Amino acid sequence: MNLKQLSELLGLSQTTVSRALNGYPEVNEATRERVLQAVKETGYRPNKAAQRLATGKAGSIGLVMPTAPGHQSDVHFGEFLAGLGEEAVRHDFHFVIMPADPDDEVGALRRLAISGNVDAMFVAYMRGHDPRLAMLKSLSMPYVVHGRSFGSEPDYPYLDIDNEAAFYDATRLLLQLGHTRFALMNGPMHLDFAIRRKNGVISALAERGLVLDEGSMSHTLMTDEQGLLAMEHFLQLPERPTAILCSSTVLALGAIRAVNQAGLRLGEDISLIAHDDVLPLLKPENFSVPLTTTRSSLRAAGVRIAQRLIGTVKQAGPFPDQELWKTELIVRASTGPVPQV
Amino acid sequence: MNLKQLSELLGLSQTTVSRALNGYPEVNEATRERVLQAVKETGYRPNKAAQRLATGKAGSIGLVMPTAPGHQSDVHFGEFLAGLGEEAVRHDFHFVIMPADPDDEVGALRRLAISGNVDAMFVAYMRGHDPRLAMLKSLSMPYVVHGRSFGSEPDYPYLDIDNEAAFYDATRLLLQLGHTRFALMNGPMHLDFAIRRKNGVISALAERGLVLDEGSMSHTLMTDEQGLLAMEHFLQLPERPTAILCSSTVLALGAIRAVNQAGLRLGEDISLIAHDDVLPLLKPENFSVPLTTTRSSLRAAGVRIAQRLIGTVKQAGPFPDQELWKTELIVRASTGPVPQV
DNA sequence: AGCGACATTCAAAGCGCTTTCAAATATGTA
DNA sequence: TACATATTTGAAAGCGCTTTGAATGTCGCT
Repeated sequence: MNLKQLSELLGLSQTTVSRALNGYPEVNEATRERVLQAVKETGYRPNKAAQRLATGKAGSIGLVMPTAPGHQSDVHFGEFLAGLGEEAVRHDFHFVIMPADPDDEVGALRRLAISGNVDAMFVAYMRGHDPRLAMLKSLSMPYVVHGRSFGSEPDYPYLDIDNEAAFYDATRLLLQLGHTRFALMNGPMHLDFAIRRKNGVISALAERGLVLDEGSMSHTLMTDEQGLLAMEHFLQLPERPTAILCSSTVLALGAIRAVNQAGLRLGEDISLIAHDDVLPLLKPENFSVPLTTTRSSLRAAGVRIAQRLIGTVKQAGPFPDQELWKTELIVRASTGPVPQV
Repeated sequence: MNLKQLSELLGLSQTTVSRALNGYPEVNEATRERVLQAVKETGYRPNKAAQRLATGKAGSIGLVMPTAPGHQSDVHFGEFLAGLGEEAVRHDFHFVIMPADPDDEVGALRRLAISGNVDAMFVAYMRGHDPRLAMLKSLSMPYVVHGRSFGSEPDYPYLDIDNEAAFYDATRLLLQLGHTRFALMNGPMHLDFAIRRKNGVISALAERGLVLDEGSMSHTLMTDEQGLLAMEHFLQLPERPTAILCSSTVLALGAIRAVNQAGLRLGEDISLIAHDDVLPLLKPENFSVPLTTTRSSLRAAGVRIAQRLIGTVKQAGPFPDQELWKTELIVRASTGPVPQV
């Protein structure tokens, strides 16, 4: 069943039927009723490809999902996607996921844009000096960046959390508790958030004349396995750290296992603050020693980005171009005063 | 830049250019070279919507992602998606995700199919007597079901793991170790895999004249929080179980925390076998007491389903309609002989 | 030279929709 | 009653691609 058949059935022109369907004002209410009724009876649905071709709009937002045989799927990605989806479904948008080799994200992004399958795009996993920015700017397609790109002029639309402030504040809390030996378990070094979090820690320490040396920092994928390994390493340092900052609750999971295995008590021998993306999988309050965290919902970010993207496509704007969300510092039991030696 | 412009540039007809691009044999090799060269220089990319409209094929597979404000994102979903993506990227396919209210999956599926945006579909989270099957059959679009639907005639294309056998075998192992008091931590009751796993346990127990009563079964979302709660409940039963079967390593995570909190030793006071979907996030061998598991890679299933779907669309078939994968039973330290009382 | 066979190329007809521009009808006003 | 103004409807022209069916040019042979 297509428009032509439907309009013949109704004895109307395609024009009128199309207008009736798309809510144009110049069609008689009685006629519109008839059309809508017929749609119900026949189950007619407009062909999206044709609509797309005719209008240039597709009702979809695109994103690149890094993937490869060895590439690990990421919990954080799924959670963010859920947020995007929650908003998209309200507007009858869908998203097109272009899987891509992590080495070819720029290319994948371009292909996705040019494919004509999407009206707007979203990018994440930003790196320092990210080459995708130039590509996006050249594209004349709406986009929003999740995160920022350290070292690039911040003249692009983004939504980010204030990673530096989050880790600065967290570090200060630990300093106030008397800690002086710190370690940082971070995400992959090239990623923007990792750079900023590290800077936050370093500048808070610097205020007390402390430095964070290379050996007290780990940059790894954010899995529990890596968390375990990194913590085991820290625990064997001659000057064992008493304060740990951790970029994810997933990392913390492994880290805490290492702490327990070493017979140390979390919140007493070792204090730990983790960043909490509010993953339903892993709630910091349910850890055997509830975790002190810096919190910001990844899912909420997904919802907001979808809002901005869809709003822009529908020209329901304007939207702020750049948003920087504060995180919350929530104190639970995994932090305590520095132990007396 | 579109086909028309490109062909004018080359002094050829659109027909010839189109053929050159799509590998038709009747075009002069020299001409093809020229065309390909021009494509490189101009950066021309065919408009997918137009291709779709003309051919009816879109190079994409569709799936419905259940989502809602309260709906929890699922690690398992992301992992499966990674598998799909890994294969899709090899064939320049993308996927279209239709977010949908979990209550309206049938409708979402239909809308996705009719939208004309996808060539094939995939469905998961199958339930007993799943209403989506009838809808899919009526659709004349290729599809593959991940899992099966208990109670429905198995006359649809699926890929599933042998959940019943997996849990049957796991239960038998525990029986051989002398256990007689069992509990099952399962996924949501309406889901097919949960039904079959339960049946596997029940039939293995029945062979020894044992039964699994309602109080020794939990049906919950598969998060660590729920795992913790369920295990706490089991530990308070008058006849405390010594053998636990667990539908996910994520559930196991919480369960083990409860075991530790109760001061019990895993693999000695309590034996536990979990099903392992091979999530990179959570490796059973890295648990403080390595976990005995039934294993089957969710990601591999994603790859295989993408293969079948894409192959069918490209008519590169035929593919087996129904595949049932065996799981592996891997014994580690979380299982041991029943403790002497 | 003449003819069929083959290799290339092209014009034009869709695919199913939106939208411009024009036409037809209805309504109001002097 | 005549005419200007709304109100509704329609015909037809795209959107950018694929594909059918026809045309042209080449070759090898008789």
